[in-house]
Amino acid sequence: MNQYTHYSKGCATCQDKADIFACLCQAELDQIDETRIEVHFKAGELIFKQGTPNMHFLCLTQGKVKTYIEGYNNKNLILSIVKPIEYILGPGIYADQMHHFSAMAIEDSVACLVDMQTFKKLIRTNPDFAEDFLRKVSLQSIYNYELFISLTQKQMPGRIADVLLYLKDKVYGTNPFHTTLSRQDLADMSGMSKESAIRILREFKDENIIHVSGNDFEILNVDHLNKISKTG
Amino acid sequence: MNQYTHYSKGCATCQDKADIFACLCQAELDQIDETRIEVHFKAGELIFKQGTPNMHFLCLTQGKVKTYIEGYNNKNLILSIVKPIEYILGPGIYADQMHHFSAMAIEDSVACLVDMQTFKKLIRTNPDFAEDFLRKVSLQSIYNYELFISLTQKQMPGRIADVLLYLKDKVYGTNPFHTTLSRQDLADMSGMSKESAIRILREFKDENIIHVSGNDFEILNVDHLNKISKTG
DNA sequence: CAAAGATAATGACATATATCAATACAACTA
DNA sequence: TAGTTGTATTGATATATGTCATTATCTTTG
Repeated sequence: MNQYTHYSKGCATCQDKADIFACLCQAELDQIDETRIEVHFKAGELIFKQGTPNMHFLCLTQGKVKTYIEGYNNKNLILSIVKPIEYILGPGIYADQMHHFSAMAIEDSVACLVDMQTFKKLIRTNPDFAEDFLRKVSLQSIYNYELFISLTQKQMPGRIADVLLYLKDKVYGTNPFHTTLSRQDLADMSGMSKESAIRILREFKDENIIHVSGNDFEILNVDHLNKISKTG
Repeated sequence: MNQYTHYSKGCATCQDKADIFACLCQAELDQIDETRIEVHFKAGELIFKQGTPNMHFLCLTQGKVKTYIEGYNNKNLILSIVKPIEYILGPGIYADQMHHFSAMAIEDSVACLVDMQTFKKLIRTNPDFAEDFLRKVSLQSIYNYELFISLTQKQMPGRIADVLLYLKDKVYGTNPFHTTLSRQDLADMSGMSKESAIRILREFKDENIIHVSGNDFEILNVDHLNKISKTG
């Protein structure tokens, strides 16, 4: 046990484990436990970086994490905001063993790292686990298609509307919500410059669709925002 | 055997089966064979439509197929051009049993349809098959990330360059290549209007980067096109 | 508390891209 | 062959969006 490791409890009794592990028996959970490392990240810390070897399955138990592709000209595209209890597993695991996006804590966070070999072994030996995993991968893929359409076929107001609704529904789950995402992050989620993102937010504010004060957001007119999302 | 069905041969001896089936034994291939249907599509025919139930694994043995998301305002986004011998399997199979994109033959095509239950059963019973499938899904996912960056962070010349290189390297595999894709299709692959796509093609032509005559394309300066792809 | 540094907001301007309208061209069809 | 239809091309114009410069606001730190 080193400074980075914190064996709070075993996987079998853990209340914070990802739902994908529900189908695992005691012995299987023990296997995971053996190679498991619990790590604490401070807000702003890089968890893993695009282009580096991908050796672990990561399960987030506390905090929030942004995953993003590092593109050209120092521009990032945020793919998702991960919250507890969800996991992060890139496609590299079954391809080139590399990370194809980066992950950064946007709040103080705690994550369990599980050795990739253990994970892969369970996929091979437990069909329920494999199927659950495929289900997760598929849902992620479906979400990506929605993201494609939002980013490529909607104009800026529609894209910002999508981001606000995503934060409300999928990330924070409350209507007045506080976020630690910067304006630049909001821009990186909607594929535009931060100036443009700010401008659209101001327009929504002027039209009383949202209320914004610093990083506190409240969606005042959800129907209108939904409409803007639909009409692009 | 009806008019749509053409039992040319069994899966076990088939030379045109997707590489993912390589790990299956005779008995497993026979299972697939039992529910297998071979269908011929004419160019322009819809193979399946977004929003309809997804009941089959589809393996393309002849021809070419475009898969595309139907977005807003009758705008489509082409995700990929599928050639033999590759398969098409949407994420709906492990989620909501629905198609999340449409598929249309762009050449006269032949496909084998395999019942989804049979497919899922093999995923559960043969770990090699499951792992191979996960590998394929992962590669697809990695490609999608590249597409994200191309579509959201590159300007029109960069996006058209990506499309031309994709057609040359991944679809036709030859340098002077003939395509059955319309200008509208090229636009739908690069997320722009067809007028814009045509204009960029003309610019490339004027700069002697490519030669275009109707639907015959030749990339004269691959390096330059790669550079345009990189610099956005 | 003041200074410094980061982030946010705003305005003026440049430019990338879409839209619209007109024409050209090719491929069918009567 | 003429006519008809769909696709491709081009030009003029409108608009969405990015860039740059400036100021404002907040946060950290000495």
